[in-house]
Amino acid sequence: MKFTNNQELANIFYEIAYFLEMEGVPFKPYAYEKAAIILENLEEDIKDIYQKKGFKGVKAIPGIGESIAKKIEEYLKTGKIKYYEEFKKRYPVDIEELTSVEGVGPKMVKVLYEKLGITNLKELEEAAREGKIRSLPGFGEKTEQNILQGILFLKKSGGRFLLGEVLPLAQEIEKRLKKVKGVKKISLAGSLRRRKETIGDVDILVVATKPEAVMEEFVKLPGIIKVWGKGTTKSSIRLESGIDVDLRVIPEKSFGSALQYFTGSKEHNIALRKIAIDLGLKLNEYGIFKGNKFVAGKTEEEVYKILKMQWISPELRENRGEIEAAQKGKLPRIIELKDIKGDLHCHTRWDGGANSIEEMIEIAQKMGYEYLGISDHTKYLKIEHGLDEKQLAEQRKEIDRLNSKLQALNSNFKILQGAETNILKDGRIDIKDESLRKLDYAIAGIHSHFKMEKSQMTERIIKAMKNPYINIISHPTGRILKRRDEYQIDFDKILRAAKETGTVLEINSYPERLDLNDINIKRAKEAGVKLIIDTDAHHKDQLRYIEFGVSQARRGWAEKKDIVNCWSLKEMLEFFNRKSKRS
DNA sequence: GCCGTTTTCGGCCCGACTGTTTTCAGTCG
Repeated sequence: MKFTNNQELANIFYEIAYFLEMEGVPFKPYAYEKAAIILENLEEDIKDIYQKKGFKGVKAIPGIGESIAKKIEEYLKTGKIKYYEEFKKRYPVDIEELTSVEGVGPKMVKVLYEKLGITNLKELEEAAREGKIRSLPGFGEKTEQNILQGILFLKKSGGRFLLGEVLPLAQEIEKRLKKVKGVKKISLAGSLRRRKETIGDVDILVVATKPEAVMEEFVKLPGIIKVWGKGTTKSSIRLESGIDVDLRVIPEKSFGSALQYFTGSKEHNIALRKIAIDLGLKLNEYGIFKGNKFVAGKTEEEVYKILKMQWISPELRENRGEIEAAQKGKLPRIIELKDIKGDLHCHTRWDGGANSIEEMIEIAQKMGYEYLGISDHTKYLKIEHGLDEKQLAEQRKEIDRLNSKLQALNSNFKILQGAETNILKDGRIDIKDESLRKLDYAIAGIHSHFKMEKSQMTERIIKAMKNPYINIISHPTGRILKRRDEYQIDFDKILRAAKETGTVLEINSYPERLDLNDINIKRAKEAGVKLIIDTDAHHKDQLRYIEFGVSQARRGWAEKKDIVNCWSLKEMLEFFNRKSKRS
């Protein structure tokens, strides 16, 4: 959950940075961009800081100095920043939109506006189609074509793809290339290796004795619609789904530094390079150098070691404090897939899902789980065939029967009965307490009235959390990636209520959801709120989605103690029971 | 515009590629 003031100010400063770049002003853009990033990640509302500690308090934030602090003050007092407004008057362009086109940067935007009056994507496309761009100074026919292609790509994909759709494709490519003779090492890199929720393109690095053979295999992969280029060190293709894949062949002695470099994030790399400089070294994709002398680069581990810090998991590399933690040797022991002992959010044929309970538990057992919780929709969701109190009681009988069967087979596997109930508009639950009480646990989620006003929506969820039988809030912010924003909630209030009531917040692993997201996970952890990683599977194969939730939890610095389904079943159920007993 | 166990002034992350040029600016990751 973001603070509105912080985010709006961040957006303004990002834009100022663009404007300054347009005018070719050196260094200032960097300062504004940095201030924007700091504001975005601030744990406190800038308005509160200003009200409590005044101008000095704002200026005391590292990265914010005299001049930017004044602009923040001006914004908080008047809602505007004159300096920014003047830029906007001079260049009334949608710079964010225009620069999202691959190959278009601030300098081009300036020329396009001044010579052709282009202010947005639509006008850019028209001008390119009419062949007006090729004759501009510094532009040519090729640039015009690239702009058109860039726009096409943007329209089709929004520029980014879901982790859940890209990862399997990339892993398949990795598997195929691994088999090519002479391939000694191979790794995914980029945002995919960091397991970001959305991916721009795929980077793969290899060490190979015969680079030509790998490249040959690469550009002949099934499902390729375009080969952008094929060389001995780099080749680039586009797959049917629209995603681009780059393959780079790296010298063995540079593999570690190349992997580090191409994994990013950019912010993380910038910070590392500064540290290298402070140590009298230089870091780039070929290695660590002292003067011209190669010091190291074969493995990532040695790169981090020479920079005097712990090796950092790719998921943490966002420059959100991981470098400082690694320098102190205090990185968290983030969870791993194998720590997950079971899944409490899945749907079965009872509510119109694809598979029976038996089919679901078969997969769960194969995955090495100790238990599976069945949580079908309840009655308010009629289109989802939600269960009523009577049907829940019937389902209990089937689950009891299946559990006895498992016991007879000497299995330790347990099926739990839950339900994904609905939080009604007024915060009540659509299932009666006496039925909820008979379940092993209960989930509650928002599935209607998404557009309520912020304080009302917050109260609605808090009221649900106060129900003694509701243990988990599913997909707490409601966002659907690339389709729907989160609902308006006061996340801090939600966190406080979750902590007070002993309610667990879900990390929903469904690729379109990943809700809570990485940043909210970190905030929940810091607030001492317990979390659970669930899949929301509507089909047995979707139980495998759990790895995406685990990735986000890792990105949110979550440790075993934070995630209830990393605990023993007994501990988890005791935690749930404490809540109902307390009331 | 920001910052300081070298500094209140003089630095600020780095290299490759592309397309436009005749030596380089702009963009990207």
